[in-house]
Order: sequence, then C-alpha cells, then structure tokens
Amino acid sequence: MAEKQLRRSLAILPMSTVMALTDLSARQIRYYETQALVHPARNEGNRRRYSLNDVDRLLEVKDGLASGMDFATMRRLYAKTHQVESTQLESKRLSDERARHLLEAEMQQLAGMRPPQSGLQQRL
Amino acid sequence: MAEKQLRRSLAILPMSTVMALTDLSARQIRYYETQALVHPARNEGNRRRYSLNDVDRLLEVKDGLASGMDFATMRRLYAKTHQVESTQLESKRLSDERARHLLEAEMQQLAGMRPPQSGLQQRL
DNA sequence: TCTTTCGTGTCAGAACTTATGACATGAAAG
DNA sequence: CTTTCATGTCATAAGTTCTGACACGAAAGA
Repeated sequence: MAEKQLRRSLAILPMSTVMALTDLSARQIRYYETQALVHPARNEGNRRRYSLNDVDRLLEVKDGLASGMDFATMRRLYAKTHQVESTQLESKRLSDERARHLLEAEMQQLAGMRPPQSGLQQRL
Repeated sequence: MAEKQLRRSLAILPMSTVMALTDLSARQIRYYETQALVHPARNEGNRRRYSLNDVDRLLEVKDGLASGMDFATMRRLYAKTHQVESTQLESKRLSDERARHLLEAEMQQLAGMRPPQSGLQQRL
C-alpha cells in the first residue's frame, strides 16, 4: 500500500491537463498554491507537475469554496495530511526507474481484465 | 468496467512525462507512432497527449523490441485490439465534465485498498 | 562486398505552453 | 467608503514540443 500512495504522488500532469480535469483556470490553480493548499512539484525547467493527489486536493478546494469555506480553514484542515505526505515523500526519493515500475504495476492492475485502449477525446 | 477503460484512455500526459515513465527518447516514441504502434491524442495546440494505455503500449513495444520482435509483427499483434478500441471510443464522446468525474472515481478507487503487484507482460 | 532498410541521434526554426509580476475589478467584509 | 478576496487579463521571458532533414552503425539483402 505504500506503493499505492507513491503512485498517486507521482508528479506527472502539466498545468493544461489539471485545468481540464478540474475545470479551474490556471490563475485559480496558482492562487490556491500561494494559499498553501496544493504543492505541485516542478520539473527541471521550473514547470509545475501535478500528481493525482494534487488534482484530488484541488477538487476538494473547489468544493470547499463552493460551500463557503475559506482558505484558512481548508489549510488547517489539510495541515496534518500534508505533513504526513511530505514526510513520506522526502524519505523516499523516488527515481524515474522506480516510478516507472510503480506505474507499470498500477497499469497491470487496472488492466486486469481488459479489451484495451486507444486514444479518445483530445482536449484533455 | 466501461468506466475503468475510459479512465485509462484519458489523454492526460505530455511527452516529457511519458519519456520519464518509459525511459524512451522523444524520437523513439514518435517513431513508434509512425509505425502505428501508439496513437496519442492531440490537444488544441497539436501537442501529443498520452493515456495510461498509451504508456502501457509503449512499454510493451519496448519489450517486444528488446526480445527481437519487429514492428510489423507487433502491429499485427495489436491490430484487432485497436479496431475494438476505436469503435468503442468513437461511440462514446467524452466531455471534460464527464472525464473529470471518471478521474475522481479512479482516484477514489486507487485511494481505496488495492493490492499491487510488480512485473508485467504476458498476453504476447 | 555493396546496397538497403532499420531504429535512433541530433539540429533547426516555428509554434505552443507555462512562469512570474502587475494592473483591474466585482463582491464581501469592515 | 475603504480594504480584502478571488479572479481575469496582459506582457515578457523562457521552457517544451512539433515537423522535417541529415547522419549513422547494425542488420538484412542482393
């Protein structure tokens, strides 16, 4: 299960994808970051790279806002979780090699029973 | 079930991520596409966007090559699968809104309880 | 052995995407 | 009436990806 968490923590999505997935504007997504509600990783070129967990968090923030909750509150709410996450990640130091294997495992599972794939909608 | 398939078909990854995940060069990835072994979607700006299924396929191709198989062979091998996929997909037309919900569900599951397992291939 | 074909590397120039910072604003809050 | 909040919108710089072209060692043919 440590695997699972790692998989979800892999920073693999660019801003455009996150925008499409959350229906939030780049401005909003970056703003929530200044509010310490998400902490995307950065690639070597300084571009943000989000994990599935990040997208999840953004959707929660979106919901929170919709229901009148303010950032300070949500920040407090996520505080503990945050620490845990970062602690785990820092002590892991995941290499691309390892990440690849985790992803493979992930896909294998998802592939379980299957009539495979192909590309569909382009937008996201 | 149909859900899972769709989720895995979401074109959400940029070239750089796929390169890191597969350890293949952009050149290789694009070449395999000219060989009709992968069919990434494109965003509005004409940038390739890969799905988890695409990454899966690329890893299979990589393995195939490593074990002396040639493209023509792999192409034939994947041919049938392809048709099925595209047929299904064309009749689906997924909206961003819907994709978002599917992704959420996906993440929920992943977050749930899942027994991972390494190793890949078979079915070849 | 000479000639293709393969699978990749690498370069160039154009086009697309994302980053940061600044100015602007309607809605709330004070 | 004046701030603060959450976003929109611009501008400029820099990172990323696209296509096409030239090159090349290795394998396959002739």
